[in-house]
Amino acid sequence: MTSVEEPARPNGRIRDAARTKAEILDVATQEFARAGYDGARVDEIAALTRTTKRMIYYYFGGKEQLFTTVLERAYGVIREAEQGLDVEHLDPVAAIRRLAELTFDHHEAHPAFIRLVSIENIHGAQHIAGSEKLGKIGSPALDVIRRILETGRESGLFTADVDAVDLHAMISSFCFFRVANRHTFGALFGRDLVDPARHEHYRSMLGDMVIAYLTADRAEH
Amino acid sequence: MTSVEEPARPNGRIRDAARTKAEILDVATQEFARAGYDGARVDEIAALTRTTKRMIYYYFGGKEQLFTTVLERAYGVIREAEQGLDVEHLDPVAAIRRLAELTFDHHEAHPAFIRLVSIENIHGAQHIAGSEKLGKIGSPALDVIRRILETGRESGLFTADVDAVDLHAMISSFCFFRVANRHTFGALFGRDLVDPARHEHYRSMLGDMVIAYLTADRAEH
DNA sequence: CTATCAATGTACGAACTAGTACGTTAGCTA
DNA sequence: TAGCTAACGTACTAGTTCGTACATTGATAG
Repeated sequence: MTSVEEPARPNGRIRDAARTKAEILDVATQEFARAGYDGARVDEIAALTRTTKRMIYYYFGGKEQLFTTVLERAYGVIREAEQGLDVEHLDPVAAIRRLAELTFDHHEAHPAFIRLVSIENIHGAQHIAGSEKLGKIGSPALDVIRRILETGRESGLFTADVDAVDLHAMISSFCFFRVANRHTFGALFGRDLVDPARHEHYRSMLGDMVIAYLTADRAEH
Repeated sequence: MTSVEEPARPNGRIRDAARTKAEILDVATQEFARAGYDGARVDEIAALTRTTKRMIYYYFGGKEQLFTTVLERAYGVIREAEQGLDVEHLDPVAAIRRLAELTFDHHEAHPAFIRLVSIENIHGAQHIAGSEKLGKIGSPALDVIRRILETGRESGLFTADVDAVDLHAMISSFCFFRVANRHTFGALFGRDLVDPARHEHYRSMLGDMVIAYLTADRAEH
């Protein structure tokens, strides 16, 4: 997410639209994730930037459009990560477990993104709805899941009657909750869901859960 | 959550501290859930009340304390519901499924509560941390889960090595995500997770998932 | 070398928003 | 029925916050 690094241009170039825009987006991402849409302050974003508030309005139009752009970029990052998904060479069980683990890792690695999604839901996904880039784009992961499910069912390994979207929801649920609700959960139950010591525990718990669900003996219960 | 109903007092009594406080809390709950902590407006809460802003400060001290009180009351509602949990007469498998279903139903029935929890997490659970009533109160459901898990393991039905807190997290994840993220999920994947037509589907999906996880044949994979 | 425009900075304003000072009254009690 | 106090209302303020009018400058084309 930190797309702005120092100069890279030894000559003291001062005007650089791309860098200014990227820096605003980086700072805005952190500020919106930190405080929510209404809690975020345009002046604060500007202050944490090497440019001024004027530039935010010059490039993005306003607070609302800035937030939308922040969201678009954040979703772009997962899409990219999902593009690089390479699990279909594995057998269906291993492939699903690997996919779940990658989803797990990605959620843990991008808490700011998780917060942005929470915030966007508080506002009824109105920014996604108003964005051309984000309307019903689906997700590359869905296609991967679809194909694995098909293979798994053909081979008789998978007995569950789910489609890719619902399985994606199931996997995301666990990953999302753990990161998004860690504060209230920790405060109420005294357990830190993102404690590094429990990292592997939860990672395999997710895989076990999904595999158990997909391969369960349906006749039994 | 609507604890304020009309008069109930035929004599035109105007001053009623309890009713005024309850009405403020009802309205505040909706307003905070609607717009988030910073998005909520004290003036708006007052306007939707039969009293004035002065009373909010008179009874609650300020916006922050009002939000804390709203949270305390909201958590009180689930605790009460969980007190009434009566599933231990069932066999372990049926008991866990029933518990999952009740959790599922409760989440669906209280979307405002879910939103408040999301909002509180955005703010690092600072209000829960600062509340005497909410610090590490745990949950009645946890004790129930603990006992069912024990019975299930003794009988050999449950093979999974989980404790009650983690199982509670697993169940809550699914229920919470479905309600909290329905807007972004719907906008991105075109599927409404709270569509009444899919209600039963997701309800049994949750039960299947939890039972499959708990009873999976651990030797196999 | 200079004209031009994208890029940038400064300073300000209008509207909003949490919170409060001060005054009033209902209803209970002695 | 007089008096007291919890309960309530009005009007205001100090500070904040998004947004903009206006001025300026760096870099590039010709």
